[in-house]
Amino acid sequence: MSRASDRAYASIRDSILSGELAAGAPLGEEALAKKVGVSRTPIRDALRRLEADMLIRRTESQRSFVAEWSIDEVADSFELRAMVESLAAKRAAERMRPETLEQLRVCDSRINTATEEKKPDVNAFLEANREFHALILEAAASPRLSAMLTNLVEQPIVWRTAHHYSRDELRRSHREHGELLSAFARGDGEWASDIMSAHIRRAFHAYADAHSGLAAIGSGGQDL
Amino acid sequence: MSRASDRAYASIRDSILSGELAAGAPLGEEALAKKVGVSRTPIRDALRRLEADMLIRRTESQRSFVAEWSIDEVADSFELRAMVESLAAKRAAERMRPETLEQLRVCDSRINTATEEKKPDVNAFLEANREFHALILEAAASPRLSAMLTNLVEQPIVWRTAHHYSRDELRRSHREHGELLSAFARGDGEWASDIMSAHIRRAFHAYADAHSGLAAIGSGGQDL
DNA sequence: TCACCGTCTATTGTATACAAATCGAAACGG
DNA sequence: CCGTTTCGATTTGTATACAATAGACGGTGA
Repeated sequence: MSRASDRAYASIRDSILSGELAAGAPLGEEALAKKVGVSRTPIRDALRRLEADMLIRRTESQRSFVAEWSIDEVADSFELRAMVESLAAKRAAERMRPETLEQLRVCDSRINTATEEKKPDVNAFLEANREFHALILEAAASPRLSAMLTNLVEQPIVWRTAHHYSRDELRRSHREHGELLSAFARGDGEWASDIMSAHIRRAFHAYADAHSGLAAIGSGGQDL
Repeated sequence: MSRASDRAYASIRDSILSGELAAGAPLGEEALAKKVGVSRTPIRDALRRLEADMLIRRTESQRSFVAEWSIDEVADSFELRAMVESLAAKRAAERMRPETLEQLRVCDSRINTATEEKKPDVNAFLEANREFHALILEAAASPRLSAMLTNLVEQPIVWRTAHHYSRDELRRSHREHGELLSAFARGDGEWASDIMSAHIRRAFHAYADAHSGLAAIGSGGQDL
């Protein structure tokens, strides 16, 4: 991460995910270069990578902007994610090793702790949740699937403002994770797949309820 | 396509897909620059894009090589493709417009002509086949789905040596396309999805049969 | 002979200068 | 008043020079 282009990539990406750079904001190479403190060359490198991540869009004349998402595109994105992540769960269930299952249980208990504190610790919840899903993806053992899912998950929609959820919603998410663990322990791929699909679809509807009427996305929900 | 980086991208990509650059071959920037006739700057741009396409891999120290695929990775790839393309078929069936259906019928008849000639015209078949699938993808109306599927389809495995198929196999493919048309005409998404999934899975098994025992991929089959 | 280490070369990373193209605004004409 | 054109400012594209770094080769010592 010490190379300039990596720093540029991380810097711009963080700015987009955090909302510092709003959806639709123009991304001039010169301006970014000055901001990050490197020349335009590594900035151009970073922009290509961010384009592949679909975090930025380019006009026909190659000008870059922070990607904007219509509600339909967000819906598509969740639909694809439900499909891809449920396949990951199926494959994971079929390949689950005891060590991984144990790691998942540890995550699960961390999630439980975060949820049941006097005031739910949302940051701890999110971190453990992220790791839970990452472990499943790793257990699915498919590089392409990993690449696809990473692109689907790492969006401003998923990252921003995950703090709007009630304790009941956190608990429901936790309960679904528990069910996933059961499916994994039994190696039942279809069961795991169905739970995961429902898990993601519920997250989408929670998002849609919270943002109904919005034409473009400025903030979003987290898959809990 | 007149910019140097676009020419570089197209040139390197063609070399990989055609097999001129074998799987695992090293891709030095300087050498590519000389070959394409541009400087290293657009070459680096092109390599980033090809990396996003998963046509090349990079070592930790950023040296580039033509991607190699184990048989397991190829199987993964087909599994993902069956999933993604069957979703595309489902969405297309639910959104199908008469004009698109008509265009699909035209493709279908071109495929029929190519198949039933004295000596099957495989190139015409492949072009019409490609357009058939592209029309479905467009009708699915999901940019992300398009991006995912393009990455899955544009691989050496799918592109190279599609000339090994018998007339019977071409006919079977054509028959499946006909069934897809029926599903589209009736707007039956589940039917379309199931046919497409079977269509892709059959292509994989044809591939696996033809290349059984191969550890890494040098040539491949085409989804017929 | 083999392992280790330093140097040397080849390759990639970055900065900068300049060329080309595009966008916007002002001037012009209808 | 609106549309069009033209020109300047801004932005991206490319080439090149140089810096940094990884990999290869050969030498040295045990």
